[in-house]
Amino acid sequence: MLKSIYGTKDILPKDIGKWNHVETIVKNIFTAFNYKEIRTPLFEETALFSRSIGEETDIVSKEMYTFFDRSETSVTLRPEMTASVVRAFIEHSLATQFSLNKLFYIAPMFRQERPQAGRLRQFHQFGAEVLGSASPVLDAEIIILAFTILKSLGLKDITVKINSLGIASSRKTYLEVLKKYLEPHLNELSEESKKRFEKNILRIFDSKSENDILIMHDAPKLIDYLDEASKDEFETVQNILQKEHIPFVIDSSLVRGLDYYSKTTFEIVSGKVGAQSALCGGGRYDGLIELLGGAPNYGVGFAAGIERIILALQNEETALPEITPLDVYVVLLNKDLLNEYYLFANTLRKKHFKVEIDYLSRSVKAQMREANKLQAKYVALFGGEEFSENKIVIKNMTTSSQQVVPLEKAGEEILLSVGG
RNA sequence: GUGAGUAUAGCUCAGUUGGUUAGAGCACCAGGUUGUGGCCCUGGGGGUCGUGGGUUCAAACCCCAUUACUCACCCCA
Repeated sequence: MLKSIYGTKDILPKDIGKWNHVETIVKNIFTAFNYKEIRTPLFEETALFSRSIGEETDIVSKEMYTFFDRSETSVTLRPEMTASVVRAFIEHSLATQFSLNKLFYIAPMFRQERPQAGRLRQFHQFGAEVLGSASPVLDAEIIILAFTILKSLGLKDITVKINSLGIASSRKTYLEVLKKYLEPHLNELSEESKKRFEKNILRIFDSKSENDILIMHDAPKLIDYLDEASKDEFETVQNILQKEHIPFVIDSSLVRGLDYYSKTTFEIVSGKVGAQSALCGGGRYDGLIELLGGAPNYGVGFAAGIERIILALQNEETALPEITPLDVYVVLLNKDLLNEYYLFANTLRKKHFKVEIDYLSRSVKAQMREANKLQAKYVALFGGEEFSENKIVIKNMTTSSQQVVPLEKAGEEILLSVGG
């Protein structure tokens, strides 16, 4: 049997209601904040991602779907959206049309990781990128947006974690300090962390080894080494979040795995999705536009994983829409009138009722059962003896009462009864 | 890439020390009289027990291999 590719999943009709629900809320909230939707190609030149995300990162070094197309160009299925949005921003000179661009997207991403709960190889993110301003107000707005969306979806068990990485030069100073602190402990660290000491020392903060955590507990904190500007801006962000009643914790160990982040970073985690608890993450990336060949400019954004959010909602037992009920199910009583039956149902559809009919030539009883299963509010029984007088039976499925009405008035009658 | 676990109908699972035509619930289909649902009742379709070897008179059950999936590490949304 042919199956979907490992780590990919079909979203079946029974689940599509959840997705539409999420997407509707996402769009509504972004629209309220005047963010404009952007769509970019699923794949890009490989260099775009390796340059922006960072050659040494896990994403680039071992998780990308990279291949050569027929013209020997190295292309990659996008593992995240920021690089693509920034590329489009530069390519189309969006900065010259609006000095500030507030953009959002809802789109599939691809990373060849080992699948597990809340982690797929093709997964979906919604997110935002704000290009053109250094204002910490926007750092706060990004967090507010993400939090508001998750709350509006009904999530309760979520925590906002924030941190500031400062600018490159202050971070460099700090890294030296951290290195000095860790050197004497090097032998006590876990094997993983020893590797990180060389490769990406900040990641040692993420270690789950108890002993590592103990050692890192007393380590110097990045926050204490921030440059003045970053410190002030971080204060502003916190201040706004407090005034907006967004609960947050400062997590000095919050280090993002993509190279382009600077200053504010944040993450929102759920206690309900297993090991992959980060529903959403983001931060500021002021150097990225220049790095990708644009005029120096500012950027801040976030991305959220839709599969994880739906998982969290399910595990929190938040009610999600399943099936939307039918307005009218039309039952055919006389199989000789199939054409008239079909055309009649379409007249109702043209009046914007949600209508279903029987295509399988089933018994009246079976049709009624189907109507019930589809949660039809009304059943129209077409083609019985009333048909000779151009009439039809309309049955209200909740009250079980029914009446005979002229065919051409069926729509009005239903509308009347619905109370519309 | 590493580790652990699981593989029996569309779905959730039973299947007892290996022993005749492999089961249940849900779902699906038909019917319970002539033109009517939700409950209930009756009947039905559907599985080469992941795949390939092996042991045995006999294997869903034991052994080996293989594949797929799940969870976790890692990393991240």
